Amino acid sequence: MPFGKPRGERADAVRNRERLLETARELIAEYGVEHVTMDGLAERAGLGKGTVFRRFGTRSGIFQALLDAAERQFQEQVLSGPPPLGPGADPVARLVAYGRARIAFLLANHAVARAALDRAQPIPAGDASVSQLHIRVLLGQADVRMPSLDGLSIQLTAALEGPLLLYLSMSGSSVPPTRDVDRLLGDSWQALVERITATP
Amino acid sequence: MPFGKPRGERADAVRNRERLLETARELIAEYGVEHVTMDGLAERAGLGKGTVFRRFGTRSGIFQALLDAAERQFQEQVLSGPPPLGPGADPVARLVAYGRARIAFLLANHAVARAALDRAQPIPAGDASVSQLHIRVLLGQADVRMPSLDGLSIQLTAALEGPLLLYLSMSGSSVPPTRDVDRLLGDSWQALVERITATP
DNA sequence: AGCCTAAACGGACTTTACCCCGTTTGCTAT
DNA sequence: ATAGCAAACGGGGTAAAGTCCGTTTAGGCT
Repeated sequence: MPFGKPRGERADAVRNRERLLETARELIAEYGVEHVTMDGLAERAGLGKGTVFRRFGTRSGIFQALLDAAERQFQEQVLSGPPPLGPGADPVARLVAYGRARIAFLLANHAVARAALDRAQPIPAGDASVSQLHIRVLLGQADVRMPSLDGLSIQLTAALEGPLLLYLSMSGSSVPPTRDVDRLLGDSWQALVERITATP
Repeated sequence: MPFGKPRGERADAVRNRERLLETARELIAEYGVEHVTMDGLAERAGLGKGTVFRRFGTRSGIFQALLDAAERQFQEQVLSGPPPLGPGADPVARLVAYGRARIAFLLANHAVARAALDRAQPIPAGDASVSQLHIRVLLGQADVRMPSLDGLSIQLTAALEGPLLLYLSMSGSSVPPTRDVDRLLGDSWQALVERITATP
């Protein structure tokens, strides 16, 4: 049996990763996402620039890592939190709850999510596919009759994650309170889901 | 009456804009979007770097301009082309046709669209809002009964424009022929629209 | 304990987007 | 024509992302 252990990450590497992530969070809180620089991060963390790049590959890699951590926490709630977000409730109710929770999550993290985009890579992927899978499963449980559940789940996912981008794209100068957007998008999502899952 | 004419763009400026746009198209065709550099563009066009930035502000500005031109052409078809894409057909049929055409357009231009994103700005906006407005109008004509037509049109727009990103995010290495994606997304869109506009 | 190697580290170097400002040029009113 | 000026041009300068490679170190092995 070859490769019993591909020799995991070294202790100092792990330590430095944590340190960098934490420092990044500080810098974001202090100066805002777009003013976080690799040099600045390295210096504040007391490490070399080469180290930062070794750990995260690219600038957006840092934000991907950050987002990933937040994402994991979010999924935790979905997989084993209390209903209706967690398991145990009616599938349609869970879909609605999921959408609302997801919107709140995206609103809270949009700056980081945006910075996680990378011009050189296809697209970070990461979270959206998880979202899509969850939606797909719930749709199946809800017994929706449609030619292609896959296609529908792709579009619902987009309908869920996309509006935020559209919303931000148009706001420009005026920045209405997050609370309102949260509610508007949540209500729309609920209406959409209920209309689609309605049995004629 | 002040500002009779804010003194329009100078002739040489117009000429150079065209030239830069055309050169950009060449470079994209030759080396791919992500290898187009501002220096390279300026040199090939026989102009100074400063000029390029004066015209487009930022690197992504170039791609926004490029996309804008393509977009205008597309909207032309929608506003005064033959039905069902153009005016004259049943609203639901037009919605379906619009979605299919839009998907094809996005697939054809996704590389440029992606490059048009700008880390420093909210989001290019530009086209999506037009798309949304059109959808909004058609929904109104189709007499859909929903609490918020605005919310619905935002989400439908996202459902239309978003899947492409999701699709691209997951493909990674394998790149299935565009034709198939085109059809899959088109069919899904049609199913979604018909389900939503169906009168129970 | 001491050795050995793969992994991690650091920082100088390169590339590229973007800024600045002195110079040039198309327009318009005389 | 031509003078005046706002606008356009050019290219050197700066900052930040990303690369390279020589140096250091953790941690398994003898």
